[in-house]
Amino acid sequence: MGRMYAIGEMSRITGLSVKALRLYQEKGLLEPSRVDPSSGYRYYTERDIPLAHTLRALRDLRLSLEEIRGVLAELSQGASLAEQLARVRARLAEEAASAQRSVLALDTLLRHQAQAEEYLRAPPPLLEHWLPPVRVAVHRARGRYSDASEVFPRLLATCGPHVAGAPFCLLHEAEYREDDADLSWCVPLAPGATPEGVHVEELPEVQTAVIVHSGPPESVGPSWARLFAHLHAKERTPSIPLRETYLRVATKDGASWLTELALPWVGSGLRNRT
Amino acid sequence: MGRMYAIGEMSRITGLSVKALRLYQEKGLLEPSRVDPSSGYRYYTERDIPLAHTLRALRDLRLSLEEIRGVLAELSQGASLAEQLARVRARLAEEAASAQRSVLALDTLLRHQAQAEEYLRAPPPLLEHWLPPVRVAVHRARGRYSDASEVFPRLLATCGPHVAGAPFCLLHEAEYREDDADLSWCVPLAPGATPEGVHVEELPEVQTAVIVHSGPPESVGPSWARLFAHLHAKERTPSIPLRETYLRVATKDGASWLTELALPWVGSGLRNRT
DNA sequence: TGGCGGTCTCCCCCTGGGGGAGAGTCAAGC
DNA sequence: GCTTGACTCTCCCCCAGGGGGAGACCGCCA
Repeated sequence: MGRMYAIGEMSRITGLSVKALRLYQEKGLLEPSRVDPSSGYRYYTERDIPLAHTLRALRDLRLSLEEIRGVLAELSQGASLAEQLARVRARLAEEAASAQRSVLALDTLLRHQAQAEEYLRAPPPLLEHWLPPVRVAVHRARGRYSDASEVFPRLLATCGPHVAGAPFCLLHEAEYREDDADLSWCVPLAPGATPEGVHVEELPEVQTAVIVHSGPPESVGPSWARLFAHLHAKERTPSIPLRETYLRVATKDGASWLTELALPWVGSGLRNRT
Repeated sequence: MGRMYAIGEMSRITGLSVKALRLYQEKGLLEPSRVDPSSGYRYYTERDIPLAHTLRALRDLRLSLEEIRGVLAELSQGASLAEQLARVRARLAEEAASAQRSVLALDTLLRHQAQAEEYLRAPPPLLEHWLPPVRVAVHRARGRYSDASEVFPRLLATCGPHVAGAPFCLLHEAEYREDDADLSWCVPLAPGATPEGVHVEELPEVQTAVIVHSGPPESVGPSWARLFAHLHAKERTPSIPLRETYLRVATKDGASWLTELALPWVGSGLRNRT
């Protein structure tokens, strides 16, 4: 019988913490070679070291203690590890994929945030461009703009993870109405996503004049007026539906709202996407 | 003031469990619009729904509640989210990478296991081939083979995550010695890995006769004899060091040990790797 | 024999809730 | 108005994988 190691020394040898060693004993994964009955001191020998090292290696591979128990059981019987390890592999692969998906989603979010910051620092001038076609979950109703805080949450809750962009609102009449506007509440969907319990529609592309409005949504009036004046000056005919996209919503600081206003038009323009 | 939702209805609307809603209130993340002072019933309104939805979206992105708290605080002030989200992104990216590394390591392990199974089902015949050069952590000492259970764990513990293959043992004398053999205990290292506190050496490639021995390591004698007899029959001169690679170690079931025996030789062979 | 460092057990803490007990509440039907 | 069934309340224990620390022993060296 060789040298005996107390728990602290064993910890240094194996890289497992003292707490972990005690836990693994309690879980029946790694029993000390001897436990002094009077003092309760745990003593390990060289024979315990390979098992401890295996344990550490598996733990560092992110196996749960339960999975480790299974692997060790099969290992000590010389049985096949393939099935156990394949299960673990599947779990870890899913974990990695999930984290990776989150990273990608966060990147998208960060890009949108960065663009919003950019818009706040230097609001883009009035521009003309084609809005691309987009698949949306849509809820059409008569009502007022301030219903947004009621409608969008429902829509977002229904679409869940299929949401692929900032929500927007279509105004089907050009005249401003306080409380009986004909509105479509829209949420862009990821390609291929098919949420249930909601009407899905494909919006065609459309040529528009666009401006980004900075400030709370009650104050968009003058910005709309600029768009109408612009088209009028170019002898183009405004069309419907108007689109208000809520790029950034602030709850307390009124200054950092961002709304993209897009006014479609018909008339002299030949389609030209440059 | 619009409709009020009790906690169960709110749960259905937002997709957050009742338990979660209560927890988020306790953590100060989502306060119900009204709590009945006499009954303690929580009542939510439409105004609470967007926040709840944001909360759920962030949680589904794997943010911790603490991270969510930070994001919501900045969100409600319209402040920049970039820093917070970048931190979260870094954490998640590391998490994904770590899980991915584990998956790759498990794949390697599974391949080795599969090969070991293969060897157990159909032991490969005696083969001649070149062992490739390999970088190893090495500990040379006089002793006995059964010291393996003492020496390898130390070596593995020292090299930690740099280990890149099955450990093996070099025998620097061709004669069998019970308890005073001149041995090198070796652990292959990953390319570029530089573990501390251990001697690292590059072993040259060498031409060998190889056989895989199935059974406990005490029983390798006859297999070594086969290798020597094979070389003798071909009029080749056995050389040193002999290499015993421990492909698979079983603790209880003596039948599933696997040891690769490699005997280098010099003589008539021209180098030919075909 | 004293001292110092190591070790023991026991308890609470973290995350993000799940499960359930026992008691109180709301709304609808009769 | 009363009953009933569905909700909801608070409170407590549970999961993994340990970390931190309190108070009490233990082992070894001078």
